[in-house]
Amino acid sequence: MIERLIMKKRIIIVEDNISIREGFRAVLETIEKYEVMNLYSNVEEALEHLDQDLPDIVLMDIELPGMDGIAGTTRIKKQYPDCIVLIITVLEDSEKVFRSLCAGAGGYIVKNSNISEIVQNIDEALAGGAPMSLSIARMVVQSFQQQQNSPLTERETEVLQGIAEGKSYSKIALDLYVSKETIRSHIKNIYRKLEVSSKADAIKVANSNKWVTGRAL
Amino acid sequence: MIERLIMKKRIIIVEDNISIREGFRAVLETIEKYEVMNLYSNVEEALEHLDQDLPDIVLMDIELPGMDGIAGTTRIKKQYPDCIVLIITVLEDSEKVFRSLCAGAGGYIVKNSNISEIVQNIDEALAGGAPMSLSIARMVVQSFQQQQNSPLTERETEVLQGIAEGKSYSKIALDLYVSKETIRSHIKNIYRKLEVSSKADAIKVANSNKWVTGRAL
DNA sequence: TACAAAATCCCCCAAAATGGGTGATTGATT
DNA sequence: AATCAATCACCCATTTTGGGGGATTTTGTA
Repeated sequence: MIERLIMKKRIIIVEDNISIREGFRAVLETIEKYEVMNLYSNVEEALEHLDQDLPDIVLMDIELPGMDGIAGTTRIKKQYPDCIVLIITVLEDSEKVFRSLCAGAGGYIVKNSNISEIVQNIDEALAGGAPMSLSIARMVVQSFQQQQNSPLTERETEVLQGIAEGKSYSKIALDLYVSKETIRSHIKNIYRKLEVSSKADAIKVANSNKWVTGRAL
Repeated sequence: MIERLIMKKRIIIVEDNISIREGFRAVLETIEKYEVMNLYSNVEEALEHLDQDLPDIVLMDIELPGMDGIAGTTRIKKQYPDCIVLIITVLEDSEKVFRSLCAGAGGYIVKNSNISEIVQNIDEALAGGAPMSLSIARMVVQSFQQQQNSPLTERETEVLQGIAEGKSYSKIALDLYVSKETIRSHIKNIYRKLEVSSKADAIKVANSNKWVTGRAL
């Protein structure tokens, strides 16, 4: 029989809890297509050995002593954009989920998964998918809704949206078919309502309250 | 035995395909806790009868003659923010999914679902969930990643990010601990690389290519 | 119908920001 | 040696911005 020449997928694990860390290692070592390169208890150590480990997959805990998993994900993706970082997690904190996805996390693995789930998740990630529980996906999706309660009128929101897109008063006026002075008038009201006195501050307030769509579509 | 006083959930369906429309109706009418108020083949008609129908749930097709389901969702959510709009869909177009979620869609129902799936999805939505297939959830999540291939350097990206947040050159300079002239210099390079000559255009280009994080975090 | 809120427009003014030039220096990386 | 990235400087004209004062019309609702 011919030996199959498969390239094993290189994996490292960054997790401070020794039982979870060793648990994952034990599981992954039973799978022949995976090779666990190294285990680390913090991000700093893992970063130092990145160029030796050259991982295809990083299993990363989110809460770690020192640099946390989100910052770690950012660093790793900066050095090796093709490396897939999967976050190991127990409970989901909406804000952390959101930020880790922005940092470039490729998916989520639940800490108490069984072997087949873990393998399935990793394979899915390697195939270009974004493994995660439905509850996490929902969390992300819901971050798109739930704006509401804006003190601004519809028109004012339109104007502020223009500001958030970097347009000048004149440009906004053109786009909304009104005079530049009208825009100025709206801006004054917006500043008064939001208690700010500059574009940047207005954007910050409106953005954090989701009164404008962050992403330009 | 005492009659249970349950408030039936009021549902309307907006779908131009008559067999799908009637199919959904047939399914939903077998469930006692639902009441199908009306069926419409376009958004315009549905909007006209909103204040009579007062739906708790709207099942909305995304491709419709006249106003499409996304614009329809926006209108309905504007009038009745608590009304839950579920998109009925066959195949998923990443852009449409994204836009309908931004419009306030509460979830997705696959057109060829069976009864129990449909009921489950609607109940989930009513319970505050965001029902959708894993593939759609992934699509949304992936919209957070896949930036890459930016012609801008790291520093230039930082500067552009500042611009996208509405900061002035001076403010960006302060935040990055460099001179205002340095920022100006970076801006000039950014404009040259992106072939633009204004803040608004630079933001637009960078945003559509996801070279900056749209949402301020 | 009468009132309030929203949307529209106008003028003045001074300070700040912007965009386009044309440079220069330093430190990496190749 | 050559290139690129990042840093800083000075000139200039134009535009933008923010704050002040108003005014008018439309709209929704009490």
